[in-house]
Amino acid sequence: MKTTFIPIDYNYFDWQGRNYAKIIGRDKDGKRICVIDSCEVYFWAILKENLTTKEIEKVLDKINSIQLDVKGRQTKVEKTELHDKNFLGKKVTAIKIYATNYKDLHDIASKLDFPEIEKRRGYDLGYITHYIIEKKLYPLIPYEIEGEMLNNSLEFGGIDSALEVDFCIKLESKKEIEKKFSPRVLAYDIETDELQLGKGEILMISLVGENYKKVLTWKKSKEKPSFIEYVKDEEELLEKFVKEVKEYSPDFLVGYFSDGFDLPYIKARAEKLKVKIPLGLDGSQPKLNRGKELIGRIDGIVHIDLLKFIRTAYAQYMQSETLTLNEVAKEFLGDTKKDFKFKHSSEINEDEWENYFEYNLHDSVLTKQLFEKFWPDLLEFTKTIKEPVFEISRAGLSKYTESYILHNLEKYNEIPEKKPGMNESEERKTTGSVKGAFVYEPKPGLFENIGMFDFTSMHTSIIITHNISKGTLLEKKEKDCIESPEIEVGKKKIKYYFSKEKGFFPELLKEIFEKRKKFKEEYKKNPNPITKARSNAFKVLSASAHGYIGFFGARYYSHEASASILAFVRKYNIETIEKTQKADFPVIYGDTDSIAYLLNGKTKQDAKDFLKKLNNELPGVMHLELEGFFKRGLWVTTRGKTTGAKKKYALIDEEGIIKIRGFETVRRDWCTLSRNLQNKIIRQILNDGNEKKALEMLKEVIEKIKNREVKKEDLIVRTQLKKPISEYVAISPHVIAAKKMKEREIPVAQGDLIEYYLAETNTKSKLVRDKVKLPDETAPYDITYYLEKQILPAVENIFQVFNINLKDMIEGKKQENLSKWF
DNA sequence: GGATACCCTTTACC
DNA sequence: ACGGGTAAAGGGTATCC
Repeated sequence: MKTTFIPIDYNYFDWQGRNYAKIIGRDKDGKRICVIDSCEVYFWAILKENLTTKEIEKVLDKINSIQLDVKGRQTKVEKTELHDKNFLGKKVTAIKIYATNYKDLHDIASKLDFPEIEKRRGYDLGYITHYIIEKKLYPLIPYEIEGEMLNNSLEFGGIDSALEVDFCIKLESKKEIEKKFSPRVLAYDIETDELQLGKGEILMISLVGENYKKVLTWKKSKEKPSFIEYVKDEEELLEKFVKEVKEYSPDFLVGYFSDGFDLPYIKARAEKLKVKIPLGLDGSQPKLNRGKELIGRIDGIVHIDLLKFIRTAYAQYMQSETLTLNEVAKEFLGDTKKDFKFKHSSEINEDEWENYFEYNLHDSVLTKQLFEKFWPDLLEFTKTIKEPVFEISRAGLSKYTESYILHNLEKYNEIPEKKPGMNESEERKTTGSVKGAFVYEPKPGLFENIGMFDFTSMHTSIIITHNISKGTLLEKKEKDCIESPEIEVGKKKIKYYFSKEKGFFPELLKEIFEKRKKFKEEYKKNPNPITKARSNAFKVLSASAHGYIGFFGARYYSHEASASILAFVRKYNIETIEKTQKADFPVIYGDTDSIAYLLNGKTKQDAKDFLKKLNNELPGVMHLELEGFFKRGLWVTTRGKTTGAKKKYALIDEEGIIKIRGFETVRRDWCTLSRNLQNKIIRQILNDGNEKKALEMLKEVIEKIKNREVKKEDLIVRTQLKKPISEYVAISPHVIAAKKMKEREIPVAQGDLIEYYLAETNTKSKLVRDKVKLPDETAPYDITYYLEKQILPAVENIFQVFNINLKDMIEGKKQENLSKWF
């Protein structure tokens, strides 16, 4: 039969010793289809150089006769072939070794300890990745497929009758087509009495789909809202949840932090109550993978934890300071969670339940809307990287880069490099870090008429221009090669050398780089969520390449390549600074790939002409661009010193748009009071060009603090608990706050933002941690602490730029009339 | 017991 | 375990006299 097909969820099963891909998707009418397909499984044995034909034949014979008994299963090498391949850009002769089952590849590979074999590769991709590479049936790409329909067939052990799908098809052929795909999405959220997984009862579960809103609960409210469906008890709640999900039949079941909370909680309660929750299309229970973090999987339905995708693909470009549903919804939807003050269910009055239900429902509404917002991105990342959407939604940046490489190796006839083993990973970590970029020490002051240049995708352009990678690295200098700038290693200065023959990694990156440019243009011409998402996918991939090379877990890791890239980064930045200085544009700051300078009486056109000149002198794809012109800019000293502070500055452009970097106002671990004051002061100074009005603002705030007129909310300090309480060597204020929370049985976990304020104490202790109070405590705030440790440090080096010494003022040394402030 | 250097920790920039 | 190094800064801790 013939039909259309969008592959969504990928899994595999074994039947009669072989692997079969089981791909769940939809046809054009929304019918749920399972496609079954297989591919040949194999790996590579790379031969040593200069073997004779006879020697090679001998090896082939030895390999062909390999038989294994793996955990009671008999298996053997099915066949072998000799191929001319590339490995890390070098021509090699390799044996393609076919096996019956993918799981056997590793065992067969470990039998190949023959002296003629140099390396064994390609047995560690995972069956699904291997299948997608082999058969090119890509996730979320529409196809027209042909195949044999399985109808109560005994083939594959009767899989078609066991699966809850409309058709089961054994794939014979496929062809890409144009077809828009709108997935069926169901968002869910649970409310419980305890936060610890499975400890308390599940009170309600909300479900939100298209024209579908429900809250399932066994708790009765005074009024029954229309979206409520009552069940008898928690057992029935779980059963009803399964029933509702099955009836809605979603492609994506979406939660927010649902890998870490909702799904494992549901599973834990189901186990405790001995209720079956066969959510999987094959009737299986949700599975939890326990790595560093929990991952929840449901057979045939893609379980998405939106938090994870947002964290990888978007967090670095977001304004939100935390990735809570509330804050992320505020940023992307302009909506927030409903107000509801948590209480144990035993303390909730009959008339409060309705609010709780609405709160629960709205969380799913927000989750559903966020999914829709990020769907174009999830779609484009998946189509670009070619891994199943389940993996894409949870992977990190290194996995994105690596998967993109693996799915593109064929063009270069490349055999994949292997993942590092435990020993190799450890070794890479101990090799130590490489020297990073250069930061120019700024001159503190308020400057006028500033220009800024920066390199476009600097690290990426360097890799492409200088052909840097693991594969192109030479053992020693050759007569016509690329030399890195000098790199200091201890007291010695060394250089690394790279081949001029184009490497597949830099070439592949060039392709990403060019597509990034193309899709950025496309987005500018035709701005919509899809063009934006496509542009963003390539932006992220392009920007991650260097980080990938330096990441210890990467297949294509190279310490030397990473060190060389950074040596070039330093060289280009320093050279640009020198040239700019020489052209009489005094440089005031520069960090990694950027440079800020004074126009110094010259025109913007002069600066643009100079930029053109700089670009003409740059090799390859290296390119400097104009970041912008600014009316004024502020740089301050480091605390207590006269040197300019790096990574801290504020700029105002001609339209009055202000850009603030690094100052306390952008740091979430300072209290709102000082953040807001510093923000206002910086804005005032950038607008006015002097400090007069700003000083008045400071004075007002100081008065407010002294008169205890500041709201507690503005005095709260928020610091993240980055590890378990017991692991802290230094017991800082936020650790004390976390301990206090624990004592009072307020839930506190690694990763939480701990909130506290500093209060006056009777003790003589000078330790700040002894002043720590939780937000709901009533002790009056410590005026001196907030003046001297929050307000003063946030503003004093700003006023220092105008030669106003706030400390002198406080102590009444210079201006008697101002000493009364403190 | 107070000053100070250093370490630990968090958060930012690019 | 799942991108990197550079930097500012506060507060605790160790060490000195």
